Amino acid sequence: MSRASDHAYAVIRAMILSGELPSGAQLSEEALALRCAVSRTPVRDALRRLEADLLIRRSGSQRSFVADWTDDDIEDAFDLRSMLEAQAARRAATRLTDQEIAALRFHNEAIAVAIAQPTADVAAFLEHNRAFHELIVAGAASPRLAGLLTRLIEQPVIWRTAQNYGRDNLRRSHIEHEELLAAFSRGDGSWAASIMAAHIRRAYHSFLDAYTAQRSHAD
Amino acid sequence: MSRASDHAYAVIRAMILSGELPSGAQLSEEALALRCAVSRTPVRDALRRLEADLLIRRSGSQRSFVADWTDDDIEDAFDLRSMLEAQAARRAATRLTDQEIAALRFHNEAIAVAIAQPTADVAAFLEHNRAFHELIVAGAASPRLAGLLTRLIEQPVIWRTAQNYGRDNLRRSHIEHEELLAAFSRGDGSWAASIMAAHIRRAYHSFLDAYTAQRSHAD
DNA sequence: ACCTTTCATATTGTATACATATGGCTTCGG
DNA sequence: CCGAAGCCATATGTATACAATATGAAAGGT
Repeated sequence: MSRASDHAYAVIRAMILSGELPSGAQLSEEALALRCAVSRTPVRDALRRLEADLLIRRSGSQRSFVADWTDDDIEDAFDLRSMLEAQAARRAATRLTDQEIAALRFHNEAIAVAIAQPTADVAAFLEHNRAFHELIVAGAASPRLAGLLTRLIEQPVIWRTAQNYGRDNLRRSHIEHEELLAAFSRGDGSWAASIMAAHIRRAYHSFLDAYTAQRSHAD
Repeated sequence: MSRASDHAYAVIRAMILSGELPSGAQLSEEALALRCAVSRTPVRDALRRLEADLLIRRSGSQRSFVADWTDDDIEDAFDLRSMLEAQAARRAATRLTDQEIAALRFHNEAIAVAIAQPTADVAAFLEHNRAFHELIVAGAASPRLAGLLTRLIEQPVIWRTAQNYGRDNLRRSHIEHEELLAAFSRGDGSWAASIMAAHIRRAYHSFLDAYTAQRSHAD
């Protein structure tokens, strides 16, 4: 297995998601190799994977840059995610086992606990939210759908902005998840798809609010 | 730019699409390097890209195999393609310029010509059909959507089976393309999306017919 | 006879050295 | 002073050698 390559992938990915490597920054293979304490070969490997993940873009002359997301790009990504996750929910509704639904319920209860903390535990919310959505995608039993979605979900801009979500938004997510659980219990794919589409669309607007607030605050 | 890497990518891809490398075949980096007259380094690069294209899968111990498609995989891929191309058509309907619509018309007329040949010119049909769909995806002006779709369209099984399509199926495609053009002319996204979804679904069943016939013939 | 363990071989992962191309800077000419 | 052209520095592409790891076969024990 690729020890060094995986390490480089994880390190570079974390640097991008955390913002240590800002949007648009040029990446030097050699510098990254030093940073990861490996040679350029596994770094190149990692860069290729990150490019497939859309976290990196390459210029015409093959130089690598951290992907920069315009507002249009973000809307585009949410549009697709809404459509694809709705489809995942539709398929999952008739495929999820009782155990899997119970697991979904567990994560949503953990979300409720995270929200109820005196100062909302956003990290815990995000983690259980991620697990919740991941279980649904897995339950859709479509490897290709899952593959496409993983490229759209974890984007640095979105991830970082999530820290600024207000408690109302978190609570709404929890409620919408409850509705999804109801749809899953009934095995109603259309219902699940509709709720999921709305869920992601609302999340998009929540994101936009937090994002614009964050940007204007930065000025 | 990567001369050797691109060469290796093109050669290996062609070998997979043509069936020279059959489904499930194990790929040796060294053997491919010899075949492409380059070193293993660019071959490894090409394999990573082909893996992202879903043309290659890797076993747990990182060995590469030509992707093998089960019937479920094929249905899964068509499901997704139907949804994504319908979305592309919806977006394209309000974005296509008159010149682009004219270009679409040109390709569909070329398709009509290809079908009208004494022995239907399937190669020409496929080429103009590809161009037709590609223009629509480009017209959708969604880089991410385009990226996701390119991974689903050109699959070896589907490509090879297309040779066996009957003239009726080709004619139906031409007619459905005409309907798409009508929807585009009116800028009616819902119409375009509906037709496109049906178009791909019908193509799926046409594929299934040709595929099962091909398989039973092989027995 | 079958299972387990071990070793040989083949294949992939990593490092380094070298080739090549791009981008920027300097310099020369207008 | 501006623009263009050529050179130099730097980054990426490629080749090769070496290391690590997995696979399969063979041998030995139960």
